[in-house]
Amino acid sequence: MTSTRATLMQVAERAGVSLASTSRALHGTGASPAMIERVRAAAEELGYSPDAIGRSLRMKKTFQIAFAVADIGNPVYVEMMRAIHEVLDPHGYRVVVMSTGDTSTSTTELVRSLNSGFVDGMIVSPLRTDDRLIREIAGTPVPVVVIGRALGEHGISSVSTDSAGGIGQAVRHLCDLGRSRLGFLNGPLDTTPGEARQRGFDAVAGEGHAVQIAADFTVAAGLAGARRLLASAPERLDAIVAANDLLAIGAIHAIRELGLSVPDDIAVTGMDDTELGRVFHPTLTSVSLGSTERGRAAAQIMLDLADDGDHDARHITVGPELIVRGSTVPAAGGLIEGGRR
Amino acid sequence: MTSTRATLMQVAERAGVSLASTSRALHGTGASPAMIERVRAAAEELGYSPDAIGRSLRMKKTFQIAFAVADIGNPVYVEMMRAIHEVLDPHGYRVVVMSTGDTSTSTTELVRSLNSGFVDGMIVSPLRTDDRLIREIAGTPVPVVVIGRALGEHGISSVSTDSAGGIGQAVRHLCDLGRSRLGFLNGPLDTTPGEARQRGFDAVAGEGHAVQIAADFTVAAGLAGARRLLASAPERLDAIVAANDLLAIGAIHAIRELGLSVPDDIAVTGMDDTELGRVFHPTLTSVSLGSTERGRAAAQIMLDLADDGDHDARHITVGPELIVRGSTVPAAGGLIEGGRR
DNA sequence: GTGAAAGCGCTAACAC
DNA sequence: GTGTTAGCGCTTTCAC
Repeated sequence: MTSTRATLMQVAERAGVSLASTSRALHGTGASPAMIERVRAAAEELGYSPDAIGRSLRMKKTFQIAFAVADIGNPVYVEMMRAIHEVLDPHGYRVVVMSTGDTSTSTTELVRSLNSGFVDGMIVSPLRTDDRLIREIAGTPVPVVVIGRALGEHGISSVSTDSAGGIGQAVRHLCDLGRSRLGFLNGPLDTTPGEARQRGFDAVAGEGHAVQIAADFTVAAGLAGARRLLASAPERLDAIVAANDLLAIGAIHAIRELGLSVPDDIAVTGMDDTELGRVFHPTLTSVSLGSTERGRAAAQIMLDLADDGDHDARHITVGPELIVRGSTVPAAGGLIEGGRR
Repeated sequence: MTSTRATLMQVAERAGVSLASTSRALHGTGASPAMIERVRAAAEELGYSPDAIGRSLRMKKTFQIAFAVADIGNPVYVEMMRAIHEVLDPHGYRVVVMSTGDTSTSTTELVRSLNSGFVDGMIVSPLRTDDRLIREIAGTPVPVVVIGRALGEHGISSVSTDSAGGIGQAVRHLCDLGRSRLGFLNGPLDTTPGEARQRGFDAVAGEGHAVQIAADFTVAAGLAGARRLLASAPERLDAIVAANDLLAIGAIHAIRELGLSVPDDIAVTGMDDTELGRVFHPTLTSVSLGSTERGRAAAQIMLDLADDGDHDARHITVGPELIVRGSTVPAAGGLIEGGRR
C-alpha cells in the first residue's frame, strides 16, 4: 500500500498535452491515433488509473447497485445475489450488499439512505412492507426494484412469484401421495411471504389441518415450531408443508427426535429450492420460486432503469415449480441433480 | 423516484447564510445554536441529505470497504461477511462484496481495481496466492487485509488460522474413537487451504492411509471424490477426514450410497464449523477455524488501518477448535446448540 | 483534432 | 462565529 496515485492532470503534463485531450485519448473518442498513443504511454509510465470518485461526481453515476436483504445468511438471498452479480458485473456495476434487519422500519431507513447518492439504484427484498416503506421507495431519487410483493400500482418496479400457488402445488403433491393429515409450518404472518403462503395453504387445504407459526424463517425457529406442531396434532400427522427450506429442515429434525422417519412416517416439503435442500439428507422436496431467475430479472430491470434512464415501472412474475426429491418420495431426486438452475 | 436532491448550496440560500456556515451547522462544529437551528430547518424543508460522492471527493474517503472472496455461496464466507459487516457498520462503513473467481489471476485483477479508489480498503480471502498477487497487494494505494495465509513478512496485514493443526485434532479425535483406517478427502493442493490441510494430515497420520483430492471445495466435488476414495481403499475405511464441511457432506452422501451408515460404519469430520454442518443430519463434527472471529479480526484491523491511517502491518491468528457432533459420536451435539459463536 | 475553462457537491483553510 | 474561496479528479461544452 501507500503508493500515491497519479491524476489525469499529471498524465497530461507528462504527455505534454491538455487535460481535455488526455481524457479523450484515454476514452478513445475523438482523438488522433498519435495523441492516443502518446497519452497511453504517459499513463502507463505513471501507472495511472482513473479515479472512480472524481468520475462519479462529474458523471453523476456511481456504477454501484445496492442489494438489500433481511438476512444475508439465508441461501435464497445468496442465490439471488449471485444472479444479480452475474448480470450487473459485465456492465461495470459493483454490487453493494446491505443488511436491512427484519423490521420494516430499518428497511425504510436503509431506503432513505439512498438519498446520499452512493449508488445508482437498489434491489431490495423486504420481509415486511408497510405504507411508509412504499412511500419511501416511491420517493427515492434513484430507481428501486423490489423482489417480493408486486408493487406496480404504486409505480414501483418489482419481481414477484406466486408462492401461494406454490404451496398449493406442495399440498396437491402430498395428497397425490395419499397423505391426508397435513401440518403447515409457516413463518410470521405479518411478513410478505408468511401472509401469501398462509393464503395458499388455506385455499387448498380443507379444514382440520394443524397450523403452526414459527417465530422466524430459520432452522432453529422451524425446529421449535415443528415440535409444537407435532405435539399439538390430535392424530399423528403424515406430512408437513413448510413455508421455506429452512423451516423444513428444522421440521425434519423435530420429526427425527420422535424416532419417526422422513418420508416414511411423515413427508416434508420445503420452499425456495435452495442449495441447502439439494444437499440435505434426505434431499428436500421443495417448491422452487426461481431465486436465480428472480435475481436475474430484477438485475435486468435495474439495468434498464439505471442505464437508459427508462423510468417506467416494470413488473415480472416467475412461476413456482415443484421439485420432487427424497423428503416426500424415497430415492427421488439425487444429490445435486434435479431442480432448475 | 425522480425527485431531485437538494444540494448544500440550496440549503445555504434557503437559510440565507453562507455555504461554509451551512456545512458547519450540519456537522454541529463551531456554529452558534441559532445558526444550527436555522440551517437545520432549511435542510428539513428541502429534504436535504448530503451527497456521498461530493463528500468523498473532498475528504478522500469513501466509507466503503470491499470484501472479496472466491465463492460467495460458501457458508464460511457468509459467516465472515456477517462478522465484517457487524464490525464495520457501526463505524459508518459500507461493505462491498466482490467475487474474485478462483484463480489467482482474477484475484490479482480485482486487487488492481483498488487503484480506482472506490473503497478505503479491502479484506480478501484468496484461494490461491502467488507472488504476483502478493506484489499487487503490497502495491495498492489502500490498506488490504488478507484472510488466509500469514503475509506479515511482506508487510501485509493478515488473519490466519492453523488449519494443519486443526486436521491433526480431527485425526486424533478419530483415533481416540478407535478408528484406524482413515481416508483423507482434500481439495486442490495448489490452494492455500488445500496445501495446509494436506500438510496437517501427513504430519499426524501414519502411512497407508487413503488420500483423495477433490476437484474443488464443494459438495458436488466432495461426492465425486469420496466415491473414488471409498472405491480405492483396499480395506474398508472406518473414518473420513474431509478438508471442509462441504466436502464432508459430499462424503456422507457417498457413504450412504453404499448402504453404509454414519458414524457407525464410517465416521466423518469436516472443517470450518459452518451453519450447514450444524443443521445437517447427522450433525457434523467439524474443526472450527473461527470464521466469525477471523472476519471480526480482519475488520478490526481494517478499521485501524483505514481510520487511524495506522499503516503498520498487523497479524492475528485464531486457533482451531474441534466441535464434536453426531457424525463421529452418535447423539453428540444437538442441533443449533454446540460450537462456538 | 486540440485546448481552455466551467463545474459536479462538498469541506477546510483562511480572513474578518 | 461567519463568510469567501480554493480545490478534490474528472468530463464536457465551447471556441479555435
